[in-house]
Amino acid sequence: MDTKHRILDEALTLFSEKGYANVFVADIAERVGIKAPSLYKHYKSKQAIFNAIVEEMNRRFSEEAGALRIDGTNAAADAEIYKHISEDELIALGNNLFLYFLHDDYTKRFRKMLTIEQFHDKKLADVYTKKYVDDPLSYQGMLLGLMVTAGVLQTEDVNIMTLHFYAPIYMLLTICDREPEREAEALKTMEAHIRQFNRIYARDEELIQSK
Amino acid sequence: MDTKHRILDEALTLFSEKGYANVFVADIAERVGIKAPSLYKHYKSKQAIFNAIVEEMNRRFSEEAGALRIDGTNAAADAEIYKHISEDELIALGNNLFLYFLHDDYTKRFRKMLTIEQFHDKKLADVYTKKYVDDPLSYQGMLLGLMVTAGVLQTEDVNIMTLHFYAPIYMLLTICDREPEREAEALKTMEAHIRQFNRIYARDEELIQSK
DNA sequence: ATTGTAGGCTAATTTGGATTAGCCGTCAAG
DNA sequence: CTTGACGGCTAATCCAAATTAGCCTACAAT
Repeated sequence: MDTKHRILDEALTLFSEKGYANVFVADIAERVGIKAPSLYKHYKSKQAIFNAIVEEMNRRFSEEAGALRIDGTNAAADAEIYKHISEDELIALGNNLFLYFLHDDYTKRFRKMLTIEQFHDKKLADVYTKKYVDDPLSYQGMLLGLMVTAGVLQTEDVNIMTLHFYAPIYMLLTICDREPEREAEALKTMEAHIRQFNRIYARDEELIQSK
Repeated sequence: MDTKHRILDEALTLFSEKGYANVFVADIAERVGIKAPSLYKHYKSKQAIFNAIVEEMNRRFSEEAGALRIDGTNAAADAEIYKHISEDELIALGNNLFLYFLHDDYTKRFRKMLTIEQFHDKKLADVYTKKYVDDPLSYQGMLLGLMVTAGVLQTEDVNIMTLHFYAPIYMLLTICDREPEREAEALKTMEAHIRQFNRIYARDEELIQSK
């Protein structure tokens, strides 16, 4: 009975590496440890496997909001901490987001699969943009907005500030998906990015005083 | 004789929309206006067509440096102008880069194809990163570096500044590839991004004076 | 005990799609 | 005017990969 789930798991791995069309049902079966025809006891077709993966992803999506927080465990409710956040905590926020997206096995495979398949189906394109663009921008925009309200950060346009925070992270992520050997370099760049982000957007007390 | 080239052109279009594995030789032939077997008078195999596309791209790559400049026609030699650049010119720089990447038909199709095929072949992954990450960062880093030297912009880390300039452009580009209907929105965001970039990194005379 | 169903296997079957064979018209070069 | 290579066509061929058929075992429920 667990086989049914293992099929999805192995199929996702293969789809994320080669793309749907280049994966053979027999490959999936082999990894699961059964023969190809036996797969059909669990799923009607290869396409049905793909669909099941997408459905499972939809179920998992709601669970992931936590990845965007500073320590990944606190509820978003205690937004209080964002009102007196330190640079190190901001780095932790970025690192957490980055490492979660990068290393969470399921997330990573699913993202790579979407990257490959995004142009085949408008729905997949929409999922991709929502999941890796709109949702992160929206959630982080909320957090950074809190910091602006609290006076920790300053800007005339929170949305663009959020773009400045997230776009480099996104770009580094796509680099690491493509070339995992650049991960260490990317992590360094990440930290330098956030430090400079903080320097740029932090309320500059000295400047304020001097005016 | 022109057929040979038209095959590459139509094949690239199809590969960029569906990915190599989902394109049939007969599809390519039909678009060219011939039958599938006739393709083999020009190319040994489907794979050979793909390879020829990649080779042609390599030839074209050197021509594209110009796209990264302000008006796309001046030689990089007159780097002088970057030493007293205005905000509008900076926006032109970003817009030019963005619109070239977005609309140049060949570039666009090739980029989409690479996006789909990047995980199939390490070489393609490397090409992608070089072309859409490292090269733009390097070239723009040079330009922005000039501006810093000239005192138009200020920063402690030109590379991160360049990342802050380019990463949002890159991200908007990938959005538009995926969802062309968001192009207008992306262009607005682009401009807001560059204005804020300029505001942030422009040498703040007032601040300098007041210290 | 019996039965039925879940899940596995081997051996077809089907099918789609790349490639090959072999023919034919055109046209430029001798 | 004839020949050969270029480029197109139709009709095979080939083959890999999805799917189906049909059988078998284990085991849970009645």
